[in-house]
Amino acid sequence: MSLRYALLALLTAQPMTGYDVAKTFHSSVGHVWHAPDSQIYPELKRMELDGLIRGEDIARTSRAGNATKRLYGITEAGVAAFRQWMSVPTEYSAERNPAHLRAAYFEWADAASVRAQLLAHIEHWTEMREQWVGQLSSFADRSHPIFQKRLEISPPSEWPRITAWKMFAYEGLIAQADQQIAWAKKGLALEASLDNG
Amino acid sequence: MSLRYALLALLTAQPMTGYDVAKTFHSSVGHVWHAPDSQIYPELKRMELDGLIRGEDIARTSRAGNATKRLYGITEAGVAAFRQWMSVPTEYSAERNPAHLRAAYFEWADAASVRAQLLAHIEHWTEMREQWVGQLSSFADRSHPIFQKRLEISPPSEWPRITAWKMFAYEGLIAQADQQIAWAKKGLALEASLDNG
DNA sequence: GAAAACATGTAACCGGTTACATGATTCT
DNA sequence: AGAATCATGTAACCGGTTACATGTTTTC
Repeated sequence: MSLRYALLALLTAQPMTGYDVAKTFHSSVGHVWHAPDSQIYPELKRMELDGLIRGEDIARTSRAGNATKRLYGITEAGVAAFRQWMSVPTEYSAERNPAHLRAAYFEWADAASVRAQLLAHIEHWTEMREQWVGQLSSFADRSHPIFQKRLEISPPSEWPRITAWKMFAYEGLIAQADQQIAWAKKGLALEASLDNG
Repeated sequence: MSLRYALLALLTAQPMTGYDVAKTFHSSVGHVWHAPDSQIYPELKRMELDGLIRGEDIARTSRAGNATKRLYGITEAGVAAFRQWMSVPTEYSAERNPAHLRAAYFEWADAASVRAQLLAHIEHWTEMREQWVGQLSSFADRSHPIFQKRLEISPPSEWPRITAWKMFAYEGLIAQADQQIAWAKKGLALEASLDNG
């Protein structure tokens, strides 16, 4: 159910068409809560039915053609629902960790597989880390369009608060990635010692 | 699809009834890959149909009564499938992180809610940490029944390998919990500074 | 004229969640 | 006799995944 609120979060910055929601989603909230386009479009429809957002058909082209696109804006009910969601405690889902599951039984894999898995783990978390670092620096240098827009529509007195939490969230994700990378490196060392020692 | 392999992992130690699988699951692999009983029983049936495990009806009671229970043992095909799975690279699912999603928008929550969320985060990961530490010490002092059984059926030359990977996996989870707790504590400090400073 | 980007989905499937259902055996 | 624990599920639902479908407008 978080997708709905991730979308609301995005739409608190500015009204957008479904296409723009999807696109900016992938380069903002999507780094924390992934969703494919095929989930975003239907969810927007449902959110409109539930009154959280309001859709308006607007012309898709400047001159000829009669195609339209739908511009979604958050409603007061949507803002209220988002605020409400922000104040209720997070539900933690039960642990389900494929990498650690495998690692616990690495004695069943040969040395090459173990190394490959650990290297893939490092690669995966390095990529994640890069994405998050990229987000973080685009907050810092104000090159992040949605974040920029968010600041523009907020009173300057709120800027430190908005910025601080955003950085806090992404720094946490980066620390998480660092920890995963460090763990996998320890695993590579362990593999080497089991192999030779 | 990992549940299937988590169950196979468990059954490499010894044959068990569905009930025992479910019970020991919750106090072993279940700490890395959670599943409710309602998922375990049907999956065992499917695994038997697929020839990964073999089920045998045995008497449930020593004397009177004619009730039976089903004892499942891993087959050669099951062992092969498990080994195969251990050698293919892990698939990483896209990031979906409810706590960090919220944190990125904490400016929408009041101070009390923020504090409550962060404290709940600390509580959650402290509980997880305790579970994992418990597992780890039960490997160390040989009080973990499944782990003990696993060593018994393995040649002593394999014991260091088996033990080392198990500890590696759980130490990684503990480090993860520590990192989450540290992050939330930084959040509490940040909240205080935004509030007063 | 073709390719890229805009724009919006549907359908089938699958794994996981939640709630409920039922009966047998053993222990006190 | 009643409680605990053994023993095994079913059914409805729901969110997410994967693959596919289709047409328009803009840009080169």
